[in-house]
Amino acid sequence: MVDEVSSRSPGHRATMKDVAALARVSLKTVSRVINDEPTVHPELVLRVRRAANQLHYQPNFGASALRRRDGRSSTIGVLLEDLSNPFSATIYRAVEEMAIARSVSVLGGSFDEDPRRELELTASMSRHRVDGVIIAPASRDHQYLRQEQLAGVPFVFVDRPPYLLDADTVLSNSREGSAQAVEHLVALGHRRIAFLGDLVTIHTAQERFQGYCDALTAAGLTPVDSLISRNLRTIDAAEIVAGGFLDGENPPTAFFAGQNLLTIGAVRAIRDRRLQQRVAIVGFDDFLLADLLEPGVTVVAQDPVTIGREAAALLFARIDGDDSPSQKKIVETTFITRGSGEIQCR
Amino acid sequence: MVDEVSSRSPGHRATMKDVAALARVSLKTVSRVINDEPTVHPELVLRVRRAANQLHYQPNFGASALRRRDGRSSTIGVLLEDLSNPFSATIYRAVEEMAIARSVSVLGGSFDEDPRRELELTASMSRHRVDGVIIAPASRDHQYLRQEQLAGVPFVFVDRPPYLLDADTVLSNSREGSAQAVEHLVALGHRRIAFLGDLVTIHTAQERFQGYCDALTAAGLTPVDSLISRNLRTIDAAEIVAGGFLDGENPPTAFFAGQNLLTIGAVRAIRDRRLQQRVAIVGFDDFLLADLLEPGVTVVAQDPVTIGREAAALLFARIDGDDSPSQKKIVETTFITRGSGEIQCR
DNA sequence: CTGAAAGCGCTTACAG
DNA sequence: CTGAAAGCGCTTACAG
Repeated sequence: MVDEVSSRSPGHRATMKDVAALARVSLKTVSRVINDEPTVHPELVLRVRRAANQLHYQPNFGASALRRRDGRSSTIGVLLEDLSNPFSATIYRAVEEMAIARSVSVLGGSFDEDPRRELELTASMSRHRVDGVIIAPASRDHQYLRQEQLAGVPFVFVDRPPYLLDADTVLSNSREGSAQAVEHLVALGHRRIAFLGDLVTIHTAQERFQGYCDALTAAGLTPVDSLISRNLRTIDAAEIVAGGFLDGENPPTAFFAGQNLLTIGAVRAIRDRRLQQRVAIVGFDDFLLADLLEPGVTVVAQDPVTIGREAAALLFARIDGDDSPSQKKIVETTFITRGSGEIQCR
Repeated sequence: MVDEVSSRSPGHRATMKDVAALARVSLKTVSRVINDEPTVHPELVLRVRRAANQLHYQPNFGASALRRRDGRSSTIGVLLEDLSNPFSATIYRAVEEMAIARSVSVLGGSFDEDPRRELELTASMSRHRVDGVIIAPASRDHQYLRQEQLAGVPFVFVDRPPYLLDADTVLSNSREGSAQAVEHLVALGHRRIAFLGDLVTIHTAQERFQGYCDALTAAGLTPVDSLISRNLRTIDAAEIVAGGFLDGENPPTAFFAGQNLLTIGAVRAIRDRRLQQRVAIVGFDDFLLADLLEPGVTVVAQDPVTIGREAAALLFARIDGDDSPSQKKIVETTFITRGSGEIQCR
């Protein structure tokens, strides 16, 4: 008889009703046991658990969320620039650790700087009725998320601030970190410091450029267009541009690169020309093996683990009902000297 | 009146019922419009769409999956070793691209080689009623997934095969790739070739060790325990072990490292001793900047993009009803010479 | 082409 | 401590 039940037609999943029938109790009693309500007679608990195991019963999250008062899906969204980029991936993992501790699942997504994809993926999160979203947005207008917020879904912005929307935010200290790096180069006598930056639409790319300008201005220098290249996205693009600068009439004596792929591209260009002991470079964002190159690459390191943890802590506090005013957390950067940034200007 | 509806109490989400009321049609007509059924009068379509927009209506996936015949949740699970590791992250992204093209969301998770976490996360996928799962398992017994398969959930194994379970599998050609690398070292005159490997419980770690042994045996050499270290997981552990080998009585003249963190650790140990032009090394799995080190690091490159794409293609075919016998795909590795593996034995 | 009724798997609200 | 009824938001199955 037992076999008859457990070997039902393939494709069948046991429901609470099936468990109730096998355990000879009511549906509601099964529900109580599955939800660990303490008011069930121990013997019934045992019978229900046995039946549930026998039928390989797994509760249906969707169905329970549907009827539940709080409507919780035990799912959050983590939408970042590109989960295959180590910065995004590290944030994702830090969030995942906190989520798993709460038995919360994570829907992940990558925007690749495409605002349409941001719209698609946030709408998808809405249809999945996630309990909250951590987002590093690609777009520059986030008013469309207001409705979701009103429906009770908290958003925490990481790496980039919300525009035209009030929401919690966790950012690196990009501008000051960049200024510090460029001051360091200035202090070594560099006057012709090139800048390589990511898309100007990206908030952090702007901040890092501003920091670069801040430091030059503070030193009485003027940023010159011929040493500035922005809207770079890839190693190859950075390598070509940096090479162009180095081969030009008045080559830079130092580089500041606003993103790790750009740093790597510039390092390639410098090494191709055997200038690695003559031209200085400091990069924003650390990367694996930066210390094994010769010279080691000096960087402004971000702290994606802390960014992810802070964001998750904010998100779960909101999910738990915290309705205090939105917060803005700044995570400090760390300047790590390894050699490439300590080359003096001849 | 419109405002009265759209400015309902905060926390309220519009339902089909609300849309139907505003558009003055039945619930069923709204359902038809939302699901793009063609048999609705154009004027009603317009009215419904307007009402839906006005109320910021987003369909509830969970509710529709509940009643739907096929029970599709439009969600898949992608459970890998560690999403912050570039190999896993690249597979994840490749799957994500194929998923987004089908408007399917991705629940991501990392096992960190913890079989309990595998159990937790697969159970969680079951409770979310995902349509399918791509998995790089941590455990060595996958019989427990049989019930899910019977319930109609396809599993595709990547990087590691299923044990005691029949399922689609996508693997790198680890054994042959490793053998080729070690043959290459043997051909350069190396006889004392050290092996650094990951946990022996990991299938690929076994395969790579086997490949190492295959090549030695084929050359008439015998693997010697004093040059073999397995169960290594981190850069630091590999560095310490490799350093110990190099400082020992009969140091190796070459290394074969079965994983990229181990390769990096060995490279550190070699460079610390200024032996980078004397001791050869070949690593399994490519890594960013391997070409920028001096010498560049020769590797057996895997192809995680192809692995991810093949796995997703298999999974979606199964979801679409393909019930042919399970498939096993082998993705070829590529031997990339960059210098470190071409150092001859003195 | 449109709609009223039933039901997916579960929790709520209530009665005993 | 236990259970029968109603209902979450949607789709199915059916009637018009």
